[in-house]
Amino acid sequence: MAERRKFRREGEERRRQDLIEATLDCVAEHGIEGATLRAIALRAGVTAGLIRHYFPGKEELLQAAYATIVERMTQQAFDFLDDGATTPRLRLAAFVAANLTLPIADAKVFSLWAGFIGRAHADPALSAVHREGYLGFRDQLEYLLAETFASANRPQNAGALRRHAIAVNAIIDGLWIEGCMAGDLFETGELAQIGIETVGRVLGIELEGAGA
Amino acid sequence: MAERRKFRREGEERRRQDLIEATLDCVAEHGIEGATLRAIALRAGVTAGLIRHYFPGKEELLQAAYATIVERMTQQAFDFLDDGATTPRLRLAAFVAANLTLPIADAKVFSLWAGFIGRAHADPALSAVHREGYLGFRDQLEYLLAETFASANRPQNAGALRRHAIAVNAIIDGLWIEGCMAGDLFETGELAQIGIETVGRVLGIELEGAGA
DNA sequence: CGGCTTGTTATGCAAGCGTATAAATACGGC
DNA sequence: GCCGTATTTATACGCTTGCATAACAAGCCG
Repeated sequence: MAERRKFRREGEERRRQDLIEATLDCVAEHGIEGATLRAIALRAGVTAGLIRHYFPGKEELLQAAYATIVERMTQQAFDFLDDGATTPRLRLAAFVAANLTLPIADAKVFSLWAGFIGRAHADPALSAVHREGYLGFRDQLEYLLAETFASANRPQNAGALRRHAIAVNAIIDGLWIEGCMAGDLFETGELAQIGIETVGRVLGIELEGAGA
Repeated sequence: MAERRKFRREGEERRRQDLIEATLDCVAEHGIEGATLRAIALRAGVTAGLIRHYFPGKEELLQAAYATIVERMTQQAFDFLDDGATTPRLRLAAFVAANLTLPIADAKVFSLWAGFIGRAHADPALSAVHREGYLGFRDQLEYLLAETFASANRPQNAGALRRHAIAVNAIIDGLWIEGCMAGDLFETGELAQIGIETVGRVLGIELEGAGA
């Protein structure tokens, strides 16, 4: 009667990552309130008590999960920039487009973002994670813009560059949200095209053509 | 001993509104998970059981609260447009600025928005409320843009107008989020100025000067 | 191959949740 | 002034949650 469940011992890092991944799945599917310790454990294939062996409490697990998704989003947005050494304006155009198409502009990713953002106001630790991600994103974007302006022989001073980064970041974020929340209202690739066109106009640099 | 609490009977509409307002306060302060029936009732100055007398369940109360805040935000954004019969481009500039300053660009309002957005994915009713608000906002914005283009002798066809509305909506939303989440990173009025400047460039219409 | 460590399961607990229901009281109509 | 009604309070129930702890076994070390 009541046979005890068989199990395997996993490496510490592996288990932690599995638990984080299970947490992200739960948040994405049923919102942050669907991410109970029992649901997370079930999805990770362990029992709930084990979580306390790897994280001091639920809060720390959520923070780790949020940090993971923030880093992943920033990573996905930028890592392809190293692909081809094309011109800065093509790289910028590709960057904008990448942020407005899969896998970044995805309902599941947005669900994660929204779930955590809602909690960030009540949890300073989550808020700090968000700010770090935001500033990191904007810094890298600023560098990308500096390259583009330089290639167009229109170097900008620090203040102008910062304001441009703020504006372009807003365009990307805003379109990203529109696409995630109401993707069915737009044709495939429409938001990416609008994004490239809009950013181009804001910078005064044509991004759409092949452009050297 | 154990005196029963005194109370006053309020009109139905008044009580419903009080409960909704208390719900919004709770969500704004401690996130949507802080909006328990007991906390809401405490803030509204009643006992928890009463809520069930005015709403079938907690879900319906949350939906009513979300509908209220969505309508309020849209209202605040547009009602001042009737103030002075100035030129369309001044009206547009004022509209952009209004969305990026108090009381719309406010941490509490954002906290509400974020709290509900996080739940919208799991609750189709909330999702519908959001979409209605979004489309309403965009429609009114589109009308504002049409006026502005007309006054500049550059009428746009329906498709171009729609794309412009999508882009401008994204700029406003994106800057709004930046301001709400990291307001301390910007000077007073800086985001409004960036917004006006950016929208002007996207439309190809100068919005900053007095401009007829 | 037997013991030790510790990753893992199993069980329990107190608190808080949304909901249901009965008792009480405020207040308008007579 | 009193009665009837329905708003409001009070209490309880069943469930779920995060957390604590004890029992157990997997796998390494000798």
